[in-house]
Amino acid sequence: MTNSRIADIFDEIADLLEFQGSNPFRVRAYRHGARIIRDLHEPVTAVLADESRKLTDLEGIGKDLADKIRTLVETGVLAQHQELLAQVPATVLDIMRVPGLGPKKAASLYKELNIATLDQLKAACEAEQVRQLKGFGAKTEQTILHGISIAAAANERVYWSEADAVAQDVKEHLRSCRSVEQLELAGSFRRGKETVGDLDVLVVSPDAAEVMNRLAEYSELAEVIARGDTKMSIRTNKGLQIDLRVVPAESFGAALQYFTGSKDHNVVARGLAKQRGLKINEYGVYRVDGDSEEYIAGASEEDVYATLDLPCFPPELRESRREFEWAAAGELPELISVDDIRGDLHMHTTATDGRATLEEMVAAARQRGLSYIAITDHSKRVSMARGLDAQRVLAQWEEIDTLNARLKGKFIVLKGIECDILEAGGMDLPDDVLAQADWVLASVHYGQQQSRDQITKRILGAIEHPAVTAIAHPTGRIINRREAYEVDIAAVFSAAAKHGKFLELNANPARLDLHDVHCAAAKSHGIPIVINTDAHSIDGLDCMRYGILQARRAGLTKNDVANTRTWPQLKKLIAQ
DNA sequence: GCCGTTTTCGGCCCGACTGTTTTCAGTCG
Repeated sequence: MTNSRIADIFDEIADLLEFQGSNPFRVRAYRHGARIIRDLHEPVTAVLADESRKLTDLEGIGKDLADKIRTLVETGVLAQHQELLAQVPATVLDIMRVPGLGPKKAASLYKELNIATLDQLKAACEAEQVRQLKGFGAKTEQTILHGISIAAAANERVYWSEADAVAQDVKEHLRSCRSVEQLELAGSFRRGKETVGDLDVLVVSPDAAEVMNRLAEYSELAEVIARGDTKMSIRTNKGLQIDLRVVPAESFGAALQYFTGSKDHNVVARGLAKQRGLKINEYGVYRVDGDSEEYIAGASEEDVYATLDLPCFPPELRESRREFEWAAAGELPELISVDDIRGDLHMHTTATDGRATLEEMVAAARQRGLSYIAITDHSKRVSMARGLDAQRVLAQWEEIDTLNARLKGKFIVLKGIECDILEAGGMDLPDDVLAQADWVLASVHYGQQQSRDQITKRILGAIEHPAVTAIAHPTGRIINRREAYEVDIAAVFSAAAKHGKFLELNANPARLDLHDVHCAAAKSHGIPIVINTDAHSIDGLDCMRYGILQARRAGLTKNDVANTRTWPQLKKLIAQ
């Protein structure tokens, strides 16, 4: 039973309880517990196996949830979960996910009209039955029908990189508005999450109507979802929702803090405020004295956090993971930035499936201010990409030697390879060839459906191989498209730490593999992370910033990332 | 269901917008 599976079950219990109208704080406790378990640095089984530790030491896990986790680990099922599933058809959860419908309305539809599936809901709306219910009307029916039709498209969160393109576009569009004094993107976009559900745009302007009118003219606008005096929501042609808030200047920092979130981070911050007799909302920080409230801060985020004696957390850390603990200890990490990166250790050329030649990649990397790169084309197993066999890779390395001689140390090209870890285990190139490389990435591309045991063994084998320097995209996930393969990641961390091997944070916006929580766990094992673009073209080299965002979310500093070092320093680290 | 410098009960962040209401519940972020 993995952490992720336990978390899924808790989340589902929360959904089902919510549908039944349970105490909302109880629902929240399950959601909170789910997140704590999902974000945990290690498998819960490790905590359970350790006599000296208790699950209840985890904030948000009390006696009840701890018992349930233990039961799940020991038996694989939870009676409460089974009972809830027996009481509530799982398909009604789909109904709760239609925009505009929540647990109360979904329950009403189920109880009054026996609606349990989206198809039934659609039919009932079309038959104008839904409007008969108390609390529903003709408008609601329309909203539901519309919600069902866009549900599929709207449910998928977009890659951060895609959201960024829209964000810059909208920013540009609204900037032309004269009354806009300040403008900032907030939400999960600002926190650098790997996927973004909607964009939150925050504006200071004396004329909210003008700004909203301008947003209504956005060329990509598909529909206006809602519009009030200070808040407006639209949907773009591609289905991305954009929320605009217009606030006064004295509230900008409070609003930015509020709408950047995360929700969990804000709950903690508000709790701390309450302890001090303060109240934080999107308009500012207020001192509460009986019935009177006095504004004491809000123009900047720094001011808001200062009222709690807290530093202005980098947005990427605001997930209510460890940031408050770090701040209390005065140990907030100084996060890595893209300028810290000196080398890129994973990229392809026209020798395999890249679109630029060796020389072109070198020129592009130099232009981007790097001082070294590793050329890591595929090995022969990746036949679709015309992977390199021993002869071809040795020829490429000769070419690199010649190139390095010409570069006279002004820039260094490493002789690398992205060598496949074969389905049966073992490397795709002979040991004597791999031994001649400066940098060997080992990757799983095939046999991703194998058992956890098999895949873990393959990766551990690669880690133990003396020529291998790093494991590339260690879990194989493709965001929104492919789940990570089954791998005992804790075993990978232990082995990498033991053998002094690196783990990659692949900066491709669809991969971002390892993800933030795993990067943080790797750091706690003392494993150096390498952030690589896996570029298949010149433009691909620009993906570095996506990897940096993910690394920042993991709390990584310059020192935690191997390719912030010079090549001679890195070489020493490899030899250790 | 969790938690405790108001500590074993009684809180648990807070406000905008919509649609259905005549004063508010539900949803959302």
